[in-house]
This record gives sequence, structure tokens and C-alpha cells, in this order.
Amino acid sequence: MQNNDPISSARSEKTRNRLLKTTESIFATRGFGGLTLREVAQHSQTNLASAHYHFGSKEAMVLEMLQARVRPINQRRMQYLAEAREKSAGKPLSTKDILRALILPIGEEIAKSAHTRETLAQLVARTFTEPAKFIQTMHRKFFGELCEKFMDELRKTHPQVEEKDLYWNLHLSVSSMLGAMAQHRRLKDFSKGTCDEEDTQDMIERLITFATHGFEAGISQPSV
Amino acid sequence: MQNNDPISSARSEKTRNRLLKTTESIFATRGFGGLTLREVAQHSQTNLASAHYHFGSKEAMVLEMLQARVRPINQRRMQYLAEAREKSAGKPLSTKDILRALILPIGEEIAKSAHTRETLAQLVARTFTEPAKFIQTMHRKFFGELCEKFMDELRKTHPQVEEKDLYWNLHLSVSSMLGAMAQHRRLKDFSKGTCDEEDTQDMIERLITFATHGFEAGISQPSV
DNA sequence: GTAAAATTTAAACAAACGTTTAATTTAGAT
DNA sequence: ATCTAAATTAAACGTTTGTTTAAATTTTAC
Repeated sequence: MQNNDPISSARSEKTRNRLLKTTESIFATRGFGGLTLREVAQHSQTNLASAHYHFGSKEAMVLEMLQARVRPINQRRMQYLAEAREKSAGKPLSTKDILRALILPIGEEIAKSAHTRETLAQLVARTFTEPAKFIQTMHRKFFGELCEKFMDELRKTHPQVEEKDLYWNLHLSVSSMLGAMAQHRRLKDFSKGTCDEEDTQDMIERLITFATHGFEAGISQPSV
Repeated sequence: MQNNDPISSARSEKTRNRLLKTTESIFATRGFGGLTLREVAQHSQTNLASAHYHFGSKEAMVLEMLQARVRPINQRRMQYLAEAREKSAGKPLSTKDILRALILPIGEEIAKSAHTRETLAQLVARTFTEPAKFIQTMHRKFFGELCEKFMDELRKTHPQVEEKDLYWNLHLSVSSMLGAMAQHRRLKDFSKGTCDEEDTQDMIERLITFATHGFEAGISQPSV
């Protein structure tokens, strides 16, 4: 039996994954500039040069980590949208169904484990505040087409609403989602122990409700 | 006549201000790690060492710039809250009045000039995603007490609502505001020219409406 | 088992960073 | 005008960074 992938043995793939995992953790807490290849190598129990061997550069390594993280979340978003369409049997989806498909997947990913809960929220937040150009490029590539898919769905649900209003309120919905992710770790600082940041499920449900009503208020009457 | 401030001549203050202005611009686009004292000095038409002479360190310089930016915004927030209280004549404020006092000042600051519109939105966004510890500390100091003031007001308006619900939805309101600031420059990428990022006034009004209805939906019924 | 390829490691590189020191220039007071 | 302190400048320091090179080790194929 010959390996169809001549390069990359079993051992090599393990160190690759170790590097990616460490990259994720450090990038989430310190950002791109704060991430050091030496620190990544140390925490991955490997050598400094091995990062370049496997990925070619620091940029490429971080990019691969981000893609591996974002891709499954976006896939699940499309999946939820498709499932909601099946259930609705041809009729347009509710605003809440659409926004749930947008928000829920990232909530599930956060809720998965303590490790992801710690880092993923910050991770997502970074991708849209990070100064590095290549991350901005990735962000645009990843979420540009996704945005269009969701806009198509919103147009069907609100055929009478102006394009501009739909864009603005989708923009605000996404903003509130990302803002909530970024602020997640700060919750304790301000809520004086009232709110528990570990109850991710609760946060996601609140966020969906928040965004849904914000959205619908924004497309019906410009001021209240 | 003797200058009451023996140090800092007129010339020195001018270079100080030039340094702060450049710091703001670069920090906004590149973040703390991406900001270089050499670049700041160059764009401020002064020397590298002058930054240390005036501020003592890179950290202190950035901190002073941030404080100079945030303080007047927070002051205006408190002012708007007080003004709304006067008009209401003892009766509790509406949710929208409270959130408007929170959101409007930052919108006004953004709308002031092209320069601030470019940078302030990103600036605010950075302060809550920035990895540097001293910025996190500042963030907590600046917004911790402000948060309490707004919570007091929200408690009066919604005396029957549980503390936890108020915290969560204030949190989500703040998140949507900050998220909108951070995402502001990305708007063009996704709206295909439909939305104009220069119309800040429009964004702020939409944001206030969005947050108000999101907030009120979150404290009345947990699910719709 | 042995040769070749893939992977890991060690060492060094040039560049860039914040900071410091010391010298120079400028401003203000008598 | 001169002296003193403030402000600016020039030059260098010690670290740290991503990256590269080359040697050592491990795995894979025949």
C-alpha cells in the first residue's frame, strides 16, 4: 500500500496539528503581532524552524489555522439554512430562522469545550479587528459570499423592504454577534458576578432574540 | 507674568500634540504592536527620542492618547443622561433615551471630521480587542463606572426586570455598538455600494433603534 | 538492510524594535 | 548678553523578531 500523499507522515501530521493548536491559543490571547514562532514551537514541543518547514511562514500558519476554524462554522451555517428551508416547504423563512442559522453555529463551536470557549470567541473577534492585511483579505473572502447567501434569503423573507435597509440591519446583526464574541470575556468585569460567561447557550439564545428584534425594528419603522 | 507650568513651553506642547495625533492615526490602523515609535516620530516631524522625553514610554504615550479620546465621549454620555432626566421630570427614562445617551456621543465624535471618521471607529474597536494588558486595564477603569451609572438608570426604568436580564441586554447593546464601530469600514466590502459608510448619522440612528428593540425584547420575553 | 526522502534540530542571520545616553540646540529669566 | 534649564537631536545598546542554512535524525520504499 502506497500512501496517496507522499509527503507528510503520521508523525509529521501530529506536529502540524500541535503547531496549529498552539497557534490558535496564542493568537486568540495575544493577536498576530503578539504571537511568536518561538513560543509556538516551545508549547508545541518542537523546534522553531519546524513552523517554517510545515507552513512556509508565520502568516501562512496563522491563515491555515483560521481557515480550519472558520470553514466548518460557515458550512454549518449553510446547512442550518438549508434545513430551515426544507421545513418551511417553499415559504420564506422567518427573520429569526435566518439569524439563528447565522449565529447558532458559532455558539455551538464555543460551547464545545473549555478550550474552545476560552479562545474561539476572542479568535473570531480578532479576525475583524486585526490590522494585518492578509487577515482582512481572508475575512473578505470567507464572509463575502456567505453574506450574499444570507442576503438572498432575507430578500425572499422581506420582498417589500429596500435593499439598503436589509444590508444595514444584517450588518448590525453581524456586528452585534461579533461584538458579543469579543466582549464575552469582559462580561464578568462589568456584571459583578451576576452573569455567567460559561453559560454560552444562554448567551446565544439572548443574542438571537436581540438581533431578531433589532433587525425587524430597523426594516419596519426608521424611528420609534 | 510667569508661566504656572514651568515645564512645557509652547513649542514643546505643539510637538506633544503632533505626537498624539500621529499616534492616534497609526494605532487605529495598525494596533499597538503595529505602531512604531520611529514611524510616529517621522510623521510628527520630530525625533525618535522625543516620544520618550514627552511620555516616558510607548505605553504611556498610547495610553494618554486613548484617555484624551475617551474622556470627552464619556463626559458627554453622562451629560446626555442628565439632560434626559431633566426633561423627564422625575419619571424614569425610556430605554431608548438611555441607549441614545450611550451611543450618540460616539456617533457625534465620528461624524466630526473625515480624520476622526476614519480612525475613531477603529480606535474604539481596538480598545476592546487589544491584547496589551495595560489597555485592558484602562478599558476596565474607564467603562466600569460608566456601566454602573447606566445600570442604575436602567433599573429605574425597568424595576420589575431581573438584574441578570438587564446586565445581559446592556452587554448586548454595548456589544452591538462596539461591533458596529469595528465593522464600520467593512461595510462597503459586503454591501456592494448599497450602503454609504460616510453617512454616520444614519448609522447611529439605525444602531439606536436596533439596540433599543433588541434590549426590550430581551427583557420581556426570553424567546419569541 | 540499505539508500533516499522526509522530518526535526541546532545555529546563525539580518532587520527592527523600544530604550538609553550624551551632545546639541532652543527658549526664558535676570 | 549671559547663564540655566528645557527641548531636540544623533548615535548606539541590547533584545527580539521571522527567516534561512546546514547538519542530524527519523521514516519510508525497495
